Amino acid sequence: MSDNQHVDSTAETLSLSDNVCFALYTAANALVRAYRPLLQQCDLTYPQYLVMQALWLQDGASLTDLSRATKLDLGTLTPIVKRLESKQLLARHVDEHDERKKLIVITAEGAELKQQALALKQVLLSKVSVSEAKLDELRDLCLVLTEDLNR
Amino acid sequence: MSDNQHVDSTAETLSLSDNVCFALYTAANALVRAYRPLLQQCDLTYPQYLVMQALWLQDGASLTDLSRATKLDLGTLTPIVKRLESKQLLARHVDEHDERKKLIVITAEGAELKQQALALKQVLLSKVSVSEAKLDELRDLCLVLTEDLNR
DNA sequence: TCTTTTTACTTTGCGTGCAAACTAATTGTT
DNA sequence: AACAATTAGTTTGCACGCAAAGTAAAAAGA
Repeated sequence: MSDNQHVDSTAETLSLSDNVCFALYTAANALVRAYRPLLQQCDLTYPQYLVMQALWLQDGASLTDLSRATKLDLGTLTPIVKRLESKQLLARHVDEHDERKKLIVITAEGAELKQQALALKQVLLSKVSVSEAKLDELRDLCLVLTEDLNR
Repeated sequence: MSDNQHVDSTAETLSLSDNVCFALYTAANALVRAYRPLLQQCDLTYPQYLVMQALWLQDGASLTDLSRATKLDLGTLTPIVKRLESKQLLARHVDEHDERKKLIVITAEGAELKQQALALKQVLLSKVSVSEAKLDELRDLCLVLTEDLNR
């Protein structure tokens, strides 16, 4: 046998890339990094872009609605939405029927951004050598995994 | 035609989950979140765990080596390594032959953590319903994607 | 009705992740 | 040798991501 200090029963990995977890983590970081220069044209970060996308799909959603749609924590969402508000891309109104709720509404400026921002998706995908079918597969695997990991 | 304000040429998505990007981003967040309570037993965060894994594979690596292995920025790595140093899990030595380099060495305490920490991987995977083969596929897709996105 | 519980959101604290600017040591050039 | 360019690492600033604690309004129960 070799003089390794410990020969794991749990198979020893040769490099971090052997791990799904690492690969996933790294890909997500690479995604945000690659999106950054593109989204800069819209003065958006990736999470801000996510929130805008959710709003373009459901204008007037409450913060909790947005939390469900983006799968982001309320504590994460509050400052993001405030930043988008300060950029005049959305407005926050207290719900008349339930004063705990904040309804988030897109402004004209926020609506104008839609076409330009969504077009960036194609720019990003043009850098990707993975086929459309494989990307669908990747997406579905990620969705299942997320479901599993959230219990 | 419908009375939609704009009918995109770029297909309109029905929900964020239609996007690979969103699915990937969300899965990575879910991963870190799911790992947190497990890693807490080792007093590690996920990125700290990544660095320790890299070190268990290559003790005495320089910071730049670690940056390559973990695909994390040097500016991200410096504080992480310092935190691990303050937990006595590793030590930092200036390279005798090149005084710009910091060689990172595992301490006895850091080495002891290895078995316990790597075992957590199995605990996490036990929550996952995706088959081993599909996970390998997921990993490979993520690696290709990362490669593509980093130009 | 009064109280308890739940729900919606905000705030705080901590640890990233990274661009940008900076310091210092080494290498390359003339 | 002197100077420019490169490399290794640190620091700063900003924006997350989320657990935990806090506030306030609504719903549920006694």
